[in-house]
Amino acid sequence: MVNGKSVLVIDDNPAILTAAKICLSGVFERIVTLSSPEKALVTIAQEHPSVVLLDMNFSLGVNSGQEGMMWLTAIHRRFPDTPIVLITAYADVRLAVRALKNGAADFVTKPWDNDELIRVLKDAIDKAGEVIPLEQVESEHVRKVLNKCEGNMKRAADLLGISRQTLYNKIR
Amino acid sequence: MVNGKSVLVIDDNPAILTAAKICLSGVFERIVTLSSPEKALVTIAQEHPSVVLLDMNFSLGVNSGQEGMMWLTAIHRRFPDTPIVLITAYADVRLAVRALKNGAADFVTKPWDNDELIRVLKDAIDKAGEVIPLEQVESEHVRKVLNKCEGNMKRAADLLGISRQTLYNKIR
DNA sequence: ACAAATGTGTCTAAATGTTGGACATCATGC
DNA sequence: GCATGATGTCCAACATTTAGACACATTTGT
Repeated sequence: MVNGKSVLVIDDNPAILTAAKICLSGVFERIVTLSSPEKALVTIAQEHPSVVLLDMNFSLGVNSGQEGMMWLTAIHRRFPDTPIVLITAYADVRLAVRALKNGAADFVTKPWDNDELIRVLKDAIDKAGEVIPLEQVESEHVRKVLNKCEGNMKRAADLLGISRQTLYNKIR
Repeated sequence: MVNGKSVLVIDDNPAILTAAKICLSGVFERIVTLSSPEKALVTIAQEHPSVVLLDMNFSLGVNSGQEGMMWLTAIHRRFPDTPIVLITAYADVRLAVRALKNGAADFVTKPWDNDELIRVLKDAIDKAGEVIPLEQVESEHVRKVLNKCEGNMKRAADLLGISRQTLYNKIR
């Protein structure tokens, strides 16, 4: 319990689900498991897990991670605010990079270290829970674009879609 | 030439630098190389490369990638708008994930595929060059926070730091 | 080196957006 | 069913944003 957070674990290996349950019980208030990602979308809609732990390989013998990547994309498209941590037995840098670029919150390899897994899941939840004031998002973006324009305010204002004077005011 | 873009390659292995030069000539207008990252910051300040290709392992015998990670952080902190692509001989998922979280644009492993490396560098440049209008950044963030509040406009407005009515207007 | 083009800082006045406050109306839970 | 909190709507004060104008740098092309 401890924190009122829940986790959805999706893996086709029952032993992994059991191990995950043991590892994560006491840390999360609710642990939901699925042995196949088919019902992932409906389950997430029902359970609203704080984080999803998704295995990448389901079809036995297929270890390209294609299927996990597809599910990652599908879930992330439907629930962009739910962090998804991927897990795979086949450590593949290419795959990990692609996963992160496709919206995965993190990527861990089997066999996992329990403490690390817990830390990663907690981090993912924390990061997803952060809320940034609108003004901060605005000024950060303004500064970024201004940088890219090497200080040229006219061009920066143009790219930002605001008037030159407004940009001038925003940076006081 | 072709595109007016430049690349800075940092690797302590001269053979790699030569190979990179050959691979990338004809694609980039200027290819600058460094055999050690010590001068990376000054070189970037002078040359303003479109992208940096940074090796992760410099101290011979040390292959943890710690040094590359430190340089990644240092460069990214000083030039947050310059995309940095990491390259390493020791495929390590953990390291790749950490690198991406520390601001790396991409992560490739040696030996590289020339076409893939070119594609990755181009992608990194393209992505870094994108400029998003301020209004779009604003509305995307508003929708995200609104989602997290499950549609509760009062709380969302509060978290965003704007008045309820303003939020109401923004989503018309 | 000059002229042309472009960017800067500053100012207006009008249009538009933001604010807290107020109010009746719905949901919700207890 | 009553209390709490959210919604949709209005208002009038206040603030921001805007296009336009202008003198003055700074950059660019030749």
